Amino acid sequence: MLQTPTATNDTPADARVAEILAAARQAFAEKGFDGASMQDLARAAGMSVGNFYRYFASKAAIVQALIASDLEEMGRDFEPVLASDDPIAAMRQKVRIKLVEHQCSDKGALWAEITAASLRKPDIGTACGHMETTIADYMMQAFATATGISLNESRQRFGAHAALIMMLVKSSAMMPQQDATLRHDLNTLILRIIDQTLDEIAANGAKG
Amino acid sequence: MLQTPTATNDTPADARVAEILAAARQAFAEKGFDGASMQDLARAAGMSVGNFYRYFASKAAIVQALIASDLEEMGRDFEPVLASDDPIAAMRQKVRIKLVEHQCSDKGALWAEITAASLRKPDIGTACGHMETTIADYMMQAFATATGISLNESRQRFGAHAALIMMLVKSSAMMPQQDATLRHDLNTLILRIIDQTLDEIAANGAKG
DNA sequence: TCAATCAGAATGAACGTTCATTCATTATCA
DNA sequence: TGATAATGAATGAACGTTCATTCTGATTGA
Repeated sequence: MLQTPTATNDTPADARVAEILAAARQAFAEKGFDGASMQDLARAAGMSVGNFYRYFASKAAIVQALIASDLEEMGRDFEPVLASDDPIAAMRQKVRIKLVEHQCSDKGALWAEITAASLRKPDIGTACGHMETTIADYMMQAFATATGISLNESRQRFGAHAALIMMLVKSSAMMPQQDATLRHDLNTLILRIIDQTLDEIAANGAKG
Repeated sequence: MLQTPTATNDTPADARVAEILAAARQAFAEKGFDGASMQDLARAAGMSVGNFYRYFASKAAIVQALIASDLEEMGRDFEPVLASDDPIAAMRQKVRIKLVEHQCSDKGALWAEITAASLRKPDIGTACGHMETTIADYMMQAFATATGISLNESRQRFGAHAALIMMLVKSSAMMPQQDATLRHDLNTLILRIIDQTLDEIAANGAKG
């Protein structure tokens, strides 16, 4: 009965936690980590302040849980990519989906908040660092299996490529919604760069 | 005796304001807009809280002044680029300089803070929007003179290119300082993309 | 030359509010 | 009944902002 730990598990308590996290995510996106009070978070979750503390010991704990939940979601996203016959092709498609997905959600605002906080709060910086290395490792596993090189070699040769792709997806999500045609043109440019980067990996993998 | 308005003018009061802004910039970078109290800002500027309010009417006013000061700095940066014989070549070099400059400063932390705040505070969002369109316009002026097309045509055809370059420079500055070789490889990739983007503009300008 | 005058630079205590957190209490339900 | 879930008032600290007051150095008038 072992189960992979996910944000939304099957016990009622875990479902409640997931609900609270979703509400907190929106509240933080609207008001920021410091701007959203515990009253705000409790109200968003539809409960009293005191009860809120039964689920999260502090404000910082919610932020950490939020980051952990994002990391888990990423893991779930990469699962089919890594299992695919052509992991790089799968990544191309996944990136396309995520790019338009993030555009219409408040995830960009939250990531911007997390990015800013990670540069000044050591705890959050550590959590983000762990998240980024984990995601980068997913990508480099995909690159390794796609090109036939070892994971270590993939890490050494394509670490920057992975970081670049992450940077582009993140930055794209953090863009404010603006003029539609400009936004479309920019998306096209970003996708072209990501495709080129993946092309380079696919081409460079065998002969390196 | 007309003079261009700059952050640091020659009157003593303006110099004082510039000092305060520099101190506030550091304090905000360390603690965030909400995290840094007026006490913190006043202490950083070496004065009492009450006196601080003689220079800035509110916390929000300092943030606005900080953004305006960044915009002015950008204007000063672009002045030689736009006056150059080869504006695109000048931009290549300026980007290289800025990329390493931002890497060793706390400007990335502040930009991350501003980016996050711009997505939830309308005032800051407006100011940032104005800043981005102004900078984009500088770039598209450079593209217009470099390719011989009109400014309007430059805006229509290269708006996304300008946005992409801004995005890359900003994202690079907002990266945490990490493993040196990874950082170097990533910088190389980013520069290659920017160069390619500028190549495309230079090549595409004449025939379009 | 020296006191009187004065503008504005600077101070830090005080104000009302909001914050994160705690806790005594009540409801729920098995 | 007993354990768990939930409440919201209470607490003390910290917040942004205001303001009565002090300090400082230049200007004045004799």
